[in-house]
Amino acid sequence: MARPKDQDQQRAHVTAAARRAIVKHGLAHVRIRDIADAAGMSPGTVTYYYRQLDDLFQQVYEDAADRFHYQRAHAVEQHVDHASKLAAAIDAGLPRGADDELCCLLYEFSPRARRRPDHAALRRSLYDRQAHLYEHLLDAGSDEGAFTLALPATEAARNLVALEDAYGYHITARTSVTPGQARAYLLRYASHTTGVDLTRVTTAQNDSP
Amino acid sequence: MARPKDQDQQRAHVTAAARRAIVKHGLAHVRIRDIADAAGMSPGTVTYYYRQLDDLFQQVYEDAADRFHYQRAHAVEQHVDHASKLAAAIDAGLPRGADDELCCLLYEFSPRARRRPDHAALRRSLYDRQAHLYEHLLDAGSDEGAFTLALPATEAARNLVALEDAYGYHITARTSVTPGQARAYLLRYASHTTGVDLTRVTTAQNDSP
Amino acid sequence: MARPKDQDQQRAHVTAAARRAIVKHGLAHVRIRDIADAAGMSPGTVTYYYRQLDDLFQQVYEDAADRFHYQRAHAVEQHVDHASKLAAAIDAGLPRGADDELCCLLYEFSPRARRRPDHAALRRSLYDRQAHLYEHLLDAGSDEGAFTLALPATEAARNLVALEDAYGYHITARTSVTPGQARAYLLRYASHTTGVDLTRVTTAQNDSP
Amino acid sequence: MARPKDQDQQRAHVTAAARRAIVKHGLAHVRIRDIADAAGMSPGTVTYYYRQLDDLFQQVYEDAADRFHYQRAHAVEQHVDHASKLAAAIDAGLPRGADDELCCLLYEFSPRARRRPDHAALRRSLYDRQAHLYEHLLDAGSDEGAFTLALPATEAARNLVALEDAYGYHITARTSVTPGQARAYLLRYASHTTGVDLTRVTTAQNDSP
DNA sequence: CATGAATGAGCATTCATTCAT
DNA sequence: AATGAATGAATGCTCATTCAT
Repeated sequence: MARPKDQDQQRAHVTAAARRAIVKHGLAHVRIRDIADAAGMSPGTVTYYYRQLDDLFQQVYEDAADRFHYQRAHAVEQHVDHASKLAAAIDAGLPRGADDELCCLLYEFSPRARRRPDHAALRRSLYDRQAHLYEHLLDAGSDEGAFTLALPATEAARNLVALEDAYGYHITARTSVTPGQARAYLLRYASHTTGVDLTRVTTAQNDSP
Repeated sequence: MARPKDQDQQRAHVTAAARRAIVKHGLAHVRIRDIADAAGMSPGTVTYYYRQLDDLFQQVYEDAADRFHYQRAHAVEQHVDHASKLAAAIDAGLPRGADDELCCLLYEFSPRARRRPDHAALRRSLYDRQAHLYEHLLDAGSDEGAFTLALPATEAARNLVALEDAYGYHITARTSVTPGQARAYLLRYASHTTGVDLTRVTTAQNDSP
Repeated sequence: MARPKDQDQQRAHVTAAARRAIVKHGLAHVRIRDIADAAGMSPGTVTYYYRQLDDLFQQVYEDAADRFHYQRAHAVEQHVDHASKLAAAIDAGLPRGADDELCCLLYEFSPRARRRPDHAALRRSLYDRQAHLYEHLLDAGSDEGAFTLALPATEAARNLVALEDAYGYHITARTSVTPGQARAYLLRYASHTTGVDLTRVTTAQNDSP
Repeated sequence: MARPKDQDQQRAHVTAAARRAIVKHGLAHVRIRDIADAAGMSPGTVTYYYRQLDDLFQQVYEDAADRFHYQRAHAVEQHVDHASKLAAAIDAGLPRGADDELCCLLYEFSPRARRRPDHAALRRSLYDRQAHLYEHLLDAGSDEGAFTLALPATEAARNLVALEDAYGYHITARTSVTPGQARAYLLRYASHTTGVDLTRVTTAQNDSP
């Protein structure tokens, strides 16, 4: 039990537990005890790895933002044609369902940005990365003649991110919008933007027929 | 002896103070003391009017959602032609700036919906009211030949709400998007939707020539 | 029980309890719970009156230093002739026994001065007041011909304070010196200083025959 | 396998580190981590050598008291004439300055004696050794006609120790008394005691002309 | 021999809530 | 109606101590 494991591994174990605990209890109410329970540790061990609870939260957010972005970039890379890439980006940007851990997590942190400039910087970084991803896809498709852009790539990209942020929230909050609707709305907007009917593009993980 | 009018007035005074206190300290960290300070009362008096702190928060959210919606409906009514109405709706839907009290307040409550079904219902109600407002404007404009809709009114309306929710968040969080950009993106999307160039519509509070 | 008493009175009640608790458990080990127990309060009430435990300690020390000084000045005033005043000063400066609350208290705080400049200032103030008390007694006796000083009043006064500080410590620490010995040593030193045999002066609280 | 010499050396290394750490942080606040840092060890290693923290403190105090006494006895031995010995004893009894490690250390422990009989015994032992040192010096000087004692050697010796304890405290606490003043007061008192003007005796470390 | 990972008891502090006035 | 004194539960954090390696 007390076998000295790799410090980094243990810290990663704690952040993973914190992720689950925050999604379960909410960032505003999660206690060290909840994280310890999720990690199968004693509360003392959690503070042993993260002296200040807030440092842990910060780490969790950074990790989540990175994971969200790279997971999405990875999903895009699985495809070769421009339309499929774009559709894959949309699919990877929306929560899989109301319990999508990463998305729920990001929404839990959303009120922090207004009061904490350092958090606002992280949030902006995530937004910019998402927007650039779309922008590159649009530009690439346009350059190669696959897309005919109805509006500047930057603006379209930002709108796509905004739409998925907003619809993603409603999916995790279980309010009005279903994942299917959200996906349809986004694909339709992307279709308008690119001049290509993306609603017919396969939703599968890859392009294989 | 008990004058219900005073009671109501005092309760309204408390919710107004709570609004300010939540925006200032954040919903996750605001204390009864903060609300009492904002109201110029003692903490005991706050609990005297709202036995359970959570009842107060619920009330604050309901009020805020109502105010947001009616303020917007009112802004729309100041105009007569369809394009101006639509532009006014967009203007009234975006935060005036990073410190827009009502908008900040609504974003503070956003993580609650996922965990509290009663709150999710309120959030859904707000979303639906906003969407219907846009939908009615689009339908009315379409019916009277002012607009030529590029997509179904319901879908366009939902997209407009989504865009303003997302861009509104970035404005209050002081991340990437400025109020001017957000407004431009929304007007451009609305223009595409309606076939009318809304970017030239006056931004003034009313239509008076 | 919840009768709202005078705030100042309650704070004084807390400091009195803290005094007892510190003497009983030691400044280094006393807990809020100990103070609350001594005061017949809940721990929450102690922190209600003193937000920071350290503020309470500071207050306790200031009070103790003041009490020590004024109690002594008062004892001196009960006498009229110079020799009796001096003897009374000595008597009031030494602990009554190993459990003398005020003296024990002052010794508990002694290590603080080295690390806390603000505490050092208080300690210096106490020392100076004690030295001045002796100095005035010596000067007054000398001026009126009652004493023939063997050394400058300032130096003699400081030595008297030093002797009583050191012997007082040994009395409270129950080490080598008894109250009787300490008193005898101090009176003998004062006799040498003044040229008057103070060992024969009554030890009674006042001069009444 | 177990080399007791290394053990002893390491334990001495720990006590030396503890000495520094206690002076730096105060006995009431020093943590094992502080001692480990001062020793260049891990906290676990400190407890490896001293299973109970309190045993370490006890050891530190005993060492400090012994060092203080022997250092002083050694200083006295460097001199041959009685007056110089006495002056050397006084010099070695006062802190060199506000940061004199050994003296600071002894004052840090002073509140412990009242609550711990075992510590009181150590404190008494130190006091007695100091007093006997002075007493022997006075008696020897008196026996050989160098001193003419104004009061019994025992009493004078105790007063000298008391004065240096008290003034030493004020020096380390940086309150009212400077090292120079303290030295002058003690030498003047010793002069009165012995009938010899010690203020003219060299302050040098030894008698060499 | 030495380490540092892991623990859990201990504690100050915060704060919603109660209630006598 | 309104207050603020008093409480005690909740909780983050500290830190001595244990122990596997």
